[in-house]
Amino acid sequence: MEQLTNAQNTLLQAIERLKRAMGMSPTVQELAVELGVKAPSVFEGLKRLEDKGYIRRQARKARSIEILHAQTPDKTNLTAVPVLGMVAAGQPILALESQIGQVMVPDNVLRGKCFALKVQGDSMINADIFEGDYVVVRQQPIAENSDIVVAMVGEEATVKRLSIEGEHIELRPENQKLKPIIIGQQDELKIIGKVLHVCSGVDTEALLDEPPRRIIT
Amino acid sequence: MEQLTNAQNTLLQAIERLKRAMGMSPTVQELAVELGVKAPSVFEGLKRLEDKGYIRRQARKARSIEILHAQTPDKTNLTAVPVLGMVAAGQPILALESQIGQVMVPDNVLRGKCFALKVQGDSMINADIFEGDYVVVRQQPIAENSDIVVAMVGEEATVKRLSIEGEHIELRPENQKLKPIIIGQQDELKIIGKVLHVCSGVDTEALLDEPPRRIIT
DNA sequence: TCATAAGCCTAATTTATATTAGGTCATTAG
DNA sequence: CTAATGACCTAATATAAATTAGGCTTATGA
Repeated sequence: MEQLTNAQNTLLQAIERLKRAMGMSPTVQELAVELGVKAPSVFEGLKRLEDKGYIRRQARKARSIEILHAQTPDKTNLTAVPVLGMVAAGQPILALESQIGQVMVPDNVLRGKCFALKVQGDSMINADIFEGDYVVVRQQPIAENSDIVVAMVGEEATVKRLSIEGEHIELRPENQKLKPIIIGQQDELKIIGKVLHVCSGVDTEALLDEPPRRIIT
Repeated sequence: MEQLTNAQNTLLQAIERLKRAMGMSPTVQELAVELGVKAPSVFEGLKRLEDKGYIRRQARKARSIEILHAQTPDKTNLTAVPVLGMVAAGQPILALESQIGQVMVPDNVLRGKCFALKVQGDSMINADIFEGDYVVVRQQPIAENSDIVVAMVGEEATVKRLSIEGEHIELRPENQKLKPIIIGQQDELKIIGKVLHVCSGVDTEALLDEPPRRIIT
């Protein structure tokens, strides 16, 4: 894989950053603003990144940048964790499927039996959990005050911060715009697990493109 | 949450479908093509979905649809496959018992007579097969070069990748730390089946079936 | 029955986004 | 030294995408 120049590397990282922050690929102009240059310069840079095989895009299509080889690989030992579905950080949803992909997670954060869920919605932005990120969850039925948990209230699941003050229990979003869920005595609260780690939604994209299954020829 | 009309529901599902298929939010025109209507009709529909709080978007921005309240909780048809025992991905072992459990597998990966085995050992980590996972195996006596197979060499069984180069046959672990098994002329190699699919060892059903519990601080 | 809303259309317009053309400057390999 | 390349620019253009305007049909509740 061909070496990147400094500017190209900066560009690639900016793509990753914006993509993560916005939940979608940035436009050429958005990148230009981000980098403090003009759009055609970004455009040139994109062509070079594409030539070198780091990204792919569809000509003339808005927001069509796909990252093929993410920069910034982690240095610690990585372990694969299966991605088992989606969970909402906004409206309650939990969709468990069989394994839909995997994320690589530094060994040192893993404890017990872990799996990952892809996050939808924006209720945890203050905890740096963004749309498209993956939360790595340790499967456990109990949790402590101020843990970030995946929990079900009745039939609905969500990612929230758990708040316990005596008998008063709340699930709080980390986003001022949204309201906490207050758990009454009769509400059924089930903790599915505790969030141990968050993976950026960008750098694992390549992995997800290859489904973890092998079919007979 | 307000009820959706038929057309609105169709639209919302189309958004989800395209989003998944393309890895990005669709444009109004792409949705129009998908649904066989014209762009302004889609545009109207989007306004209604937004009013009802199902999606959010940024005015005049391409591909800015965000789904707030997903409709279709992804559902491929799942079929139960019996788990018949354990197999080692490291040292050779094969313990066939009667059915010890079952795993749910997407229909579309199944071919022929299938069963599942629980994996021990770590020799296939490069192929995303981990300790505790289940391999779904199609029972068949032959296999092709580069298939992942469950095979017996003499009395010992294992999961490995099959490599055939002319007369030279090897069973290769997908883990640099371990060595291939080379099959000599006089060794008895029996292919038990080919691995079609891998299921994560985390039991997704159990996650949801556990009774609710109160929290320990 | 009449008003209203959903759902669709065509045609046109506006805005966003991508792309081209043609240049400057600095760095670097030959 | 010179040619090539990368990294930037301005100005303009081309295309994609979103949006508006105005109208047609059908179903439905008042």
